[in-house]
Amino acid sequence: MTAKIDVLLVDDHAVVRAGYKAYLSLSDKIRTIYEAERGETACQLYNQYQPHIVIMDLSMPGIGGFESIRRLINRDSNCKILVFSIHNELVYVTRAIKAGAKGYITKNNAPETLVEAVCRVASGGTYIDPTLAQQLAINAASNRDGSDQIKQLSPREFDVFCLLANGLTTRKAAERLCLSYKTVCNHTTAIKDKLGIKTLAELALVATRHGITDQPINESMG
Amino acid sequence: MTAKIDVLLVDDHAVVRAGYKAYLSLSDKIRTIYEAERGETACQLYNQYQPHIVIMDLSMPGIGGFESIRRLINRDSNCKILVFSIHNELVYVTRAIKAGAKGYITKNNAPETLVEAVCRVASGGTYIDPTLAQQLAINAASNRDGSDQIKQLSPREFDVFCLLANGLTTRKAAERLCLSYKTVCNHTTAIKDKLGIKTLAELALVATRHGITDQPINESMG
DNA sequence: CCAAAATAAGGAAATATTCCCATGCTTTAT
DNA sequence: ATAAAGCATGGGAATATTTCCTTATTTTGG
Repeated sequence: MTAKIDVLLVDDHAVVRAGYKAYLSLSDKIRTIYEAERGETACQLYNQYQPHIVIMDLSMPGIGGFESIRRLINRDSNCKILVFSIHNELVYVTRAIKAGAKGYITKNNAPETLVEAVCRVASGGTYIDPTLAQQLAINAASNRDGSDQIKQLSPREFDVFCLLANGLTTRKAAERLCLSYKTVCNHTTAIKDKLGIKTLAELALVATRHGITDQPINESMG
Repeated sequence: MTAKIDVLLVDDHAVVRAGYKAYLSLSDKIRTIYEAERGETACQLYNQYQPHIVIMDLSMPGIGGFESIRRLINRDSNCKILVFSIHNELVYVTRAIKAGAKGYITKNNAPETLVEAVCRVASGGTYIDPTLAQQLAINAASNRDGSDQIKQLSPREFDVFCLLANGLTTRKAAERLCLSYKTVCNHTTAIKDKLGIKTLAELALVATRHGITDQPINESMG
């Protein structure tokens, strides 16, 4: 593939977008860079500009990363999506791939890796963060992906799960996902049932154990 | 103090107790070692045998460590309690001291430290894990004890907080603390209010951030 | 000793959750 | 191809939980 690549960059932080944009622009493999600050906009812009590849952050307000991927794939099953996220937990990778992403790299990779990944995915290939790919391979062999219980959740349930785990109320979660409050209630019940838990606190604990919550426990005590 | 010390050992794990007992018995400073597997029993045995010191684990079923300390102190304000816990978070130390404990050491200390601490506390002194004492001193000076928000909670609220954070339902928490369900509800409301949170999931997150939940995130992914 | 804060709990009203149901849509086996 | 299964979505009614207000005792700090 020698043709230049058009990119749609989806990330809710304007500064962050600006940074990546600046960096990506340096590459002579990349031509235009469109930007979207949330999933809904991304879908629109994708239709409008038909970029060769979508670089997508996962944690975003609005419908969020996963649902965004699903919607894009729904519109164009050939849509090439590269997830570019801070999360290096396997659950995220599997979820993203399952949703239809063609690549997954974490933000602590070397910058060149991003370009490399973009090229690969844009040319119809895939690119999974080598470290994560390793782990996934091992776990796949042993039939675990580090999310034994969580694996049981349906895609939509997982969305709800993530939001609740991070402290959103049922109502807020419904707003975020553009769903009826009742639907989220029902999903929540199903989630609790599948995970064998009773309270939201337990839900948060399970999520934290899988590295799904935003606030890990890194803060030094000083 | 040359007289031999009688010890009441409170820990819910029989094996663990056996271990400490065996170890403590080696010291010629220590005479009799009584055992209790929970706070309620500890109170009884304390009255019965009047040991010189109580070595207390914090995480126990039943009324739990903190409430046990309070009850013992209530019966005998001179009661000498040495907390011997896995938790090396400052919140625990401050809470335990506030409840009336005279000493606090963590289980990752050298064995000799335990005997040393027992002697000190038994002879009317105090013994706080040096590392934790250091941190506490620093934080006291800067008026933080690593639990900015949590500090606002009343002792009882903190008890409820810990249980809920670890996934107990309001009902179970009430049972544990031997309180009316309604009381726990009300405490919970107060806690949420003080911490400025809406859901139990948030509560769990705050707790996890302060190392208060049982399940940290250490499990390796292999 | 007094004021303030903490503890405990009941009742009524407001909210939230569960459970069951129905629908439409995919996916997947036979 | 057709049936079965699973998913996503939500309504309604019955429950359960939570809030808010109130009251009473106890503890505690000055």
